[in-house]
Amino acid sequence: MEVDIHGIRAFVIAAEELHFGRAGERLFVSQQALSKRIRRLEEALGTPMFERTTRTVELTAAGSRFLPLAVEALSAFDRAVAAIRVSDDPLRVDVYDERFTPLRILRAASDRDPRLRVELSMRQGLSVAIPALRRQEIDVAFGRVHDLPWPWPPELVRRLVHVEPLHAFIPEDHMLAGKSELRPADLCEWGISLPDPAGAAEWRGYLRRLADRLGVPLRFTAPAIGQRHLVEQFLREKRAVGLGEMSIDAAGSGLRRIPIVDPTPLHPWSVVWHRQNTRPMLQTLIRDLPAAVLPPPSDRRYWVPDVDYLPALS
Amino acid sequence: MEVDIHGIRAFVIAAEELHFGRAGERLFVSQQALSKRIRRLEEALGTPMFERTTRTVELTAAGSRFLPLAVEALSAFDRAVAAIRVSDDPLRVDVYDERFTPLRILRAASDRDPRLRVELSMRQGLSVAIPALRRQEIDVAFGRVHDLPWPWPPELVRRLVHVEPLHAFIPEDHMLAGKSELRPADLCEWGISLPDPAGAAEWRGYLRRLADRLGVPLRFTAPAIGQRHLVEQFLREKRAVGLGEMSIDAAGSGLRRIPIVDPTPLHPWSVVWHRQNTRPMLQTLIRDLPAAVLPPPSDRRYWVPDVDYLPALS
DNA sequence: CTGGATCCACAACCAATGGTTGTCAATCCG
DNA sequence: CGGATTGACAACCATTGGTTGTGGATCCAG
Repeated sequence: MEVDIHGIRAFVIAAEELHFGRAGERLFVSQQALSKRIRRLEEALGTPMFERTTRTVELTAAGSRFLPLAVEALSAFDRAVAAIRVSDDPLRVDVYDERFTPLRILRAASDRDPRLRVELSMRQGLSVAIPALRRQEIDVAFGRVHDLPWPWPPELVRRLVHVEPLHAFIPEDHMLAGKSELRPADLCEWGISLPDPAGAAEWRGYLRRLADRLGVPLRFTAPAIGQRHLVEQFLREKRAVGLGEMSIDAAGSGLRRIPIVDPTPLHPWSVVWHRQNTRPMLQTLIRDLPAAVLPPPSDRRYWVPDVDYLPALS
Repeated sequence: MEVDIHGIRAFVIAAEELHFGRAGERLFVSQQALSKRIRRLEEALGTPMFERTTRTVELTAAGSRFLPLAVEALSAFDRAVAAIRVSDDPLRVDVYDERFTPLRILRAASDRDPRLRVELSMRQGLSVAIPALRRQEIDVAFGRVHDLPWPWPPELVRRLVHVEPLHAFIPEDHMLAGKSELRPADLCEWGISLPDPAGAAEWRGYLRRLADRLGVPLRFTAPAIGQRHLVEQFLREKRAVGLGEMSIDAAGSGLRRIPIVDPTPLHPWSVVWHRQNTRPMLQTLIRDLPAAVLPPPSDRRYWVPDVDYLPALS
């Protein structure tokens, strides 16, 4: 019964999250495994670190005393390891496209850990990136993990890391441009127009389900490459509304970005990697990425495709 | 395949010893287990830490770079753990008697680790201390592990930590006092006189074997309590020579301390503890104690009882 | 009040881990 | 040359640390 660094890492993450399930997700183990780890640490140290109820987790006084020391020990440990592993090749990361969340996620991770070195690709679709992942030609990809053209490959692992609301993008001279928010009823007459997802079956599937849910006609235009191209296509629209993430830079372009509400469509972003890829830098990255949760299906303010609530298999 | 603190500790100790067998002893595992641990660490880090031949172990360049970082990580880890474990009760240590090595060993350990807190007892014999060890009334004892009144108890663990030469102690007006060293032939006419070992069967056994080896008569006087008492008894001797460790303070007492050579008698000191005693402070102490080795039996300069070369069982 | 959702922990299970013993190959030295 | 030394391979197996299934306590909306 000895204290080990895994126990300390589990403690630090659980202390951040104050929720064993989410801490377990961040470490890619079940809540029960996380609970056992913390229990083992507590027994090795001889004193409880957390007080738990069935619903809440709080640090004990000893836990609060231990936390800064534990963080320092973890930091020294990771520093020592990283100093030797520093010669790792860059992580090969597919970030989908610059219009979407993955690039922001990666930038945030890089800000948090300057040792992270990456080599980017933008395949514009998880369905397109997965064959490369399976062949271990890339280390990481991001995307929506349902509505793929095939069953989920068993050698791949994924974790939900972000849930992103979609906004409407409308030319300033459009009839809807004066609204501060849009509802499905506002969109019925005008429809939705987007660049064709090409090989990104999961994005096409998402949009189809969204159009069904909103009862709005959906039309695909020519595929767009990059943000500027997308903005140009949205500006060319006379009727249909464009959709995209908040991070699309519309300022000064003649486009208005308007939130969609009741429901706000949410796009789930998961990180995906190969089960056998044991590169330390990869492990560090995925451990660092935050856990995300989908809103309860009962929450009418948001919409997520039903299929996205299904667990492992699709 | 992940780096862990056990691997780092193994690395640091192996880097100190540059000998896998001795490093393994310090960690209470076999040489093979130590070798595996280092190998696992090297695989996790992706580069060798040591270059080995069948006879030598040397740090690689990466190993040398890693060592200070590893020491720092270990130190931060141990600090974090010790800060929480600081409320441990003192270790209950039997140090035999103040005339002998164990007290010095313990003082050195305490100098190296100021967090070590101990409660001393002096039972003047391992044979006397072992029942208390078996009942876990004390945490640690020191002594010679052979010639006990019973077979070695399987619930106890021991490790050789020191090999101490014995010296002759002679009144300044004794015929032998002018000699700079003594040989067995010098002692035959005078004999050896010591306080009766009372319950310390292992010390009695050692002395009997020594007297046989040297061909010298052995006589026991009344038991002595402490150093001053022992010095007084040695001074009262008209003929026989006293024996003891170098640390016996004879300065200004009228006693001369003279080395015995060809052979120098060596007394082996082992640390002994209970297998089921998992107190972290105990683990820290025994991990900190140095490994010792007996000289090869072929080395005629020294004498150790033959039985002391036997492994686990006696 | 009831039923469903949430969240930590217990229990059973089992693959993986990390140790042991036995043995071997390379090397050194008397 | 033979014996001693020392790290590593191989076989074995007890222990470890994860998983899944389940349960109890609690919360909250209907």
